[in-house]
Amino acid sequence: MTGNGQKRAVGRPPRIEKQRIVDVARRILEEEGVEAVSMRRIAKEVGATPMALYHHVRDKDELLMLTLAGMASTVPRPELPDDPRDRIVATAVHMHAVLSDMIWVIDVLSRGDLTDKGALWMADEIVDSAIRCGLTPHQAIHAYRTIWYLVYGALVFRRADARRAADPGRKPFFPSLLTQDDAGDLPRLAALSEQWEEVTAAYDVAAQLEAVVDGLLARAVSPG
Amino acid sequence: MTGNGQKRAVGRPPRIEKQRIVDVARRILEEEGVEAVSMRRIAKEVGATPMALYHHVRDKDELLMLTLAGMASTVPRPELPDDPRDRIVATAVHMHAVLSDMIWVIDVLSRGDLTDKGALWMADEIVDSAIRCGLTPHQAIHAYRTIWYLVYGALVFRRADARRAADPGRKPFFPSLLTQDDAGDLPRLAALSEQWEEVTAAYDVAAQLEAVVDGLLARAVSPG
DNA sequence: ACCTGAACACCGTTCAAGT
DNA sequence: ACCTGAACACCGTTCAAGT
Repeated sequence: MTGNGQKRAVGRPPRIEKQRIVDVARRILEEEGVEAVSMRRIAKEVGATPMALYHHVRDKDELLMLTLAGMASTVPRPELPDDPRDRIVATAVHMHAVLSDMIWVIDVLSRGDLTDKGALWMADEIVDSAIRCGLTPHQAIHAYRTIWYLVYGALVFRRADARRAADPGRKPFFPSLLTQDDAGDLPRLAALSEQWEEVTAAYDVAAQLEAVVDGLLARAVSPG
Repeated sequence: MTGNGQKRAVGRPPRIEKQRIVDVARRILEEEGVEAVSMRRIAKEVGATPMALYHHVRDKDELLMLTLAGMASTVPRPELPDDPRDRIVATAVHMHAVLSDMIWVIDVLSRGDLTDKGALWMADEIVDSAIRCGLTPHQAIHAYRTIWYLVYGALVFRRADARRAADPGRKPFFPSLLTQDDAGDLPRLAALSEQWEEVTAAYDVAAQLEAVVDGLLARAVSPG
């Protein structure tokens, strides 16, 4: 009819919009997490039967992937330092900070692929800056992945720690269950068990990224 | 009756053993992954009703945690180099290699806490060696976490890549969907898009860990 | 083309009852 | 103490039919 310039308007006009389905899925992800998302729940909230969704998406996995699209553009792109080493660190810290505020994204990412073009500038910045620091393109790509793994792991376990802290029913296995018998096998952990929780709570991603990036850049043929 | 020295044998004797429940759960995890594990499936395989399991474990989450117990002892503890820096790297590489062969463990770990005392020697070795390299205990614990995050992230995304490669139906978003239009915004990624998959497939965790560990140890007050 | 309705083959967990 | 049976409130997805 009106025509959106992409599709011919033949047959029955859609009663539910694909974008509306994705928006509802994302809202549930944001508010209640990935475990609360179901095809039936989404269908109910958009006012359709569960099977109506399958006309717009292949399956639940594809729908989850679609929720990532456009998320990067909801956050302003930060000013970055000119120095390439600092630029890598700042970009990685930004990645961590942004995902920290939309933690459901990591659950969707772990199920599949990145589907938001708007997030790729961060990979581009890190790879580009690493090459300008003297890494080969090969090394730069590997460095980018290492940085991403660290950011991702830090987010996963920060949330795991937070969940444990929120649920007093389940005490942490370590260091709680460390007995005197273990002091012989695990001398350092036994000695540090008192401080363990306090120290891990003080984990500083930015400081760690600085150290890691310096280590990765030290592999450059012509450093600095 | 015979008495195991831990519990008084009062009331009805158990018909299903807790250890048998955990063993069946672990077998399903190993063979079919965490998504295939259900209370009903386990109950069927041990020859009981679903609700019988709840007499031995609090819920599904606790049962999953129990599957981790004893896993570390199935792998021989490796000989480690004496040099503390090399010792950290070797321990981390060992962690990655071991978990690579029991990849279901990372799915269980991400849901909760470590519950296998036999795995703690690796944390002890890394923290101890880091302190012997001149880090403060505080820094050493942070370094351990950074190393663990890297190992974990590498495992998560190596499997994600493998799954994508196994499923030709879903093409990877990047670099496939990178068009000529993106070359302006993402110059490095556009230039490297041809090599991207080949290079990421060649990701070498050991080499990355060496660089990362060197970066972390460079924070020591009295290096080396 | 788009959507419904019924059905299939599942879930985790509570509750009351049996031995 | 240990286990069963029935029930509650859910899942993702296929298939045939309606408009």
